[in-house]
Amino acid sequence: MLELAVLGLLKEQQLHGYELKKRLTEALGPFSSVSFGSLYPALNRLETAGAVRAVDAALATAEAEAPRPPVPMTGSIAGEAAAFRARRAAAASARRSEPRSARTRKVYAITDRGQRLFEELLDAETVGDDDKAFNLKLAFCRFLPPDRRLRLLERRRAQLEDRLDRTRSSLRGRRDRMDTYTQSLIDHGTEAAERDISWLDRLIASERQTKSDQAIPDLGGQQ
Amino acid sequence: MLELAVLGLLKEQQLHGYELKKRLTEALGPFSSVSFGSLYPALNRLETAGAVRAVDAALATAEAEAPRPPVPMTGSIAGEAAAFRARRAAAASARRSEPRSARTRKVYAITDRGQRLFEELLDAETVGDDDKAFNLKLAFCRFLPPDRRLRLLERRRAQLEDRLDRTRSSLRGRRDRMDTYTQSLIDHGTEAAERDISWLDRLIASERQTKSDQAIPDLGGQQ
DNA sequence: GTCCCGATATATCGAAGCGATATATCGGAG
DNA sequence: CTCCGATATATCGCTTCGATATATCGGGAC
Repeated sequence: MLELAVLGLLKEQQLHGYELKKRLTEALGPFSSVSFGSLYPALNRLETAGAVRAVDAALATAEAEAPRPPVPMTGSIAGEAAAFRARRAAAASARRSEPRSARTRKVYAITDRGQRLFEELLDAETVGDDDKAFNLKLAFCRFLPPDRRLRLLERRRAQLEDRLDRTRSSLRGRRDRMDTYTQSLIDHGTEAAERDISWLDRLIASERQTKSDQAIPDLGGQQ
Repeated sequence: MLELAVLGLLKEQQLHGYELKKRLTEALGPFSSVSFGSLYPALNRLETAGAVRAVDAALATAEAEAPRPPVPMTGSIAGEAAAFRARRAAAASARRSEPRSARTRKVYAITDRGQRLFEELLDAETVGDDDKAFNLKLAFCRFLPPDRRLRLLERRRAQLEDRLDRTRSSLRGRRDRMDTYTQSLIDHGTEAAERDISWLDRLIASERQTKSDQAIPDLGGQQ
């Protein structure tokens, strides 16, 4: 699921890991944080899968081809390190006016294969049923065609409704056996779910409106 | 964190894994579900740590109080199994009206060490800062002394307030660069957080009220 | 009766995420 | 000049999840 987020952000701009994390925290709110312990492995997975590629931080467009093999942990470290330092120094002199220096950044760009993977993940029904996954998908759903977007919203709505029903039915008669804290917790959760549903209803209505507006653009004119 | 939930439920009643899962889902709502893939390993961890012990399934329901020594897991297996089956058959006939049979259940009971671990986990500040952990702690906070309970609520409130502030500050000027879906997502999230906070405020107020109610009889009476 | 199905029940596997930690560099305060 | 905090990448151990395997029991179909 993290892959979806990374690919979505890289669709718009080449980014390195640290910045990627900041954007993720900002875009999805400080709730549902992402740790480096998941981000960097995810980036490696994506790179291995050929969905993203590392480009030179400074000369991004120029020499993106350099087929550096995965950094060897053994062998001639000195040579690799020297070459790396030389490249970094050259890059630094070419980029003096920029607000922040590159340090030892690894800047990633999305590939064609990554574009395809992104759309696949975004439209997949089977994967990611939890709250976090939905928020993520919603944040990128502008890349979905309208009907798929609507389907995403309605699927989510059905899911919440289902949860609500099961909560209510499992509550039959058991309520008095719960302490006040648990009661309050469940009531608050139920309320939140109901608000979520009506929020989704607004989104769905607005979505249908937009769709019908685009279906008959010539008839009534638009504001 | 799952350990806390298991211990909390076992404090009130001996239970087996499957039932434990049902109770968890019911108590915390269908949100924040618990899978068997985490539950059974957690039970094994707790058993290894000596926080819970497996008791005889048939005797557990039939004669819950029987201070029989912990069920020996070693020794003459065949004899044990035969004895088990005999006891289970006897228990079944004694319990015919009950909805479900014992099958091959492993019923767990909390130990003294488990009681201590429970209180430790429940009162720990360092562990479990996420939403799920708070819900869990709240569901069992009746086992906390009033001041600790208040501390839990206020810590949570501060945490939410902090998240809200960071969201707002990171939103300065960036709002127009977000698409409508992300905007709606963030607005909805912010609203939900605000409702959470006022819910907590109500809980905190009620908590203080209860505390001062109990403080008055203390003054004139026992100490 | 028996045969099969669905609910009950325990268990394990691989993948993925998190929090902590290690390491290193850069910019700026003192 | 030196130390500190922000930037930046990476890995480790642990927990959790979802999927899957396996088996038993109760009950309905036939």
